[in-house]
Amino acid sequence: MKKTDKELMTIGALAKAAGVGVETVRFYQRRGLLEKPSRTSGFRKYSESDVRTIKFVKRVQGLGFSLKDVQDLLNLALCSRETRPFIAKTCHEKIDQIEHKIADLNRMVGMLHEFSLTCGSEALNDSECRLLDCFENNWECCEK
Amino acid sequence: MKKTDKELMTIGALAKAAGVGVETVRFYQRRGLLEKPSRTSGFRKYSESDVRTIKFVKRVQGLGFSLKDVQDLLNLALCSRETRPFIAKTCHEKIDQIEHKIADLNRMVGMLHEFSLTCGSEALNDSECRLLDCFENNWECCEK
DNA sequence: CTTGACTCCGTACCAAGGTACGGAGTGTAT
DNA sequence: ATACACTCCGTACCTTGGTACGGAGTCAAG
Repeated sequence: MKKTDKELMTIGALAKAAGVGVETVRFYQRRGLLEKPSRTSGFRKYSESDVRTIKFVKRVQGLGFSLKDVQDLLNLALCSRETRPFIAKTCHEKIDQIEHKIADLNRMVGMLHEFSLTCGSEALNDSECRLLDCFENNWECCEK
Repeated sequence: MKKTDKELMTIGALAKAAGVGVETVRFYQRRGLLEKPSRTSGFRKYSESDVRTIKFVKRVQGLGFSLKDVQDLLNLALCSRETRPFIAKTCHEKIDQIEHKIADLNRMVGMLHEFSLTCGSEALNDSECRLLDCFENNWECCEK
């Protein structure tokens, strides 16, 4: 494999570098998550920044966001004087969304902690301790 | 509708109370998330605890867990002397998993904050500010 | 004792997010 | 110059988590 063209790589190399399959890269391109790459005689050519993009997608997705959400985030790309207000809005919406999720997850952890304590207590002999009861106590309060 | 049998309800009432569709209830039963209900002449009969279970499922799912994960949690139900070690283990695994996710989400929020600050700065005139660069700076360090 | 709302069941379908297939072209190492 | 790995493209298929369909049975009120 030659290494001309400022370190551009083929789709296979990109996929490997980013830890996904070749088909996934093509799929992301179709979905518009990855912009159309330059081509040398038909073959797609990618750079390091594409690796970063894919890793970003995977990461955000792993946090429970859809590809649509990821796209929103990626569209925060350019920030000029005109687009700034819109970007700030989107940005703060996402922050709220995420903070909400964090709060929920923290309650979840609290619940599991309490559950494992109650369950682990020696005082408790073969009695039942339903996780759902802990859920009731810790969570019902924050129902939206 | 009669209200005998200790306030047992039909599938429709359950679905409504839990805020899901009737078909979803049947689906959860097939998946084993909801235990098989008693029946009066063919019709499923549910109690309040089934409402709680479904709400729990929806909640946990909303935090980005799969139905399989939810099932793990529901299986933490009974805690007797024999099953305690296994339960404690599962419990702490879930806690780790969730705390990991929380850490990631916090990084995400930090990133968005920084991004919106950089972008909002008056010093920055129509210059580019890529979210992915913020991602690079804030996140790469914690790559697993 | 009929009517309308509800339930039964299996099966089919849906959307998201990929994953695989297959026949043709390319590129490079020997 | 031939082999072999890699790429191209469209299309088909897969899993998860539901939704919808449709013909038959049931319940409770008028």
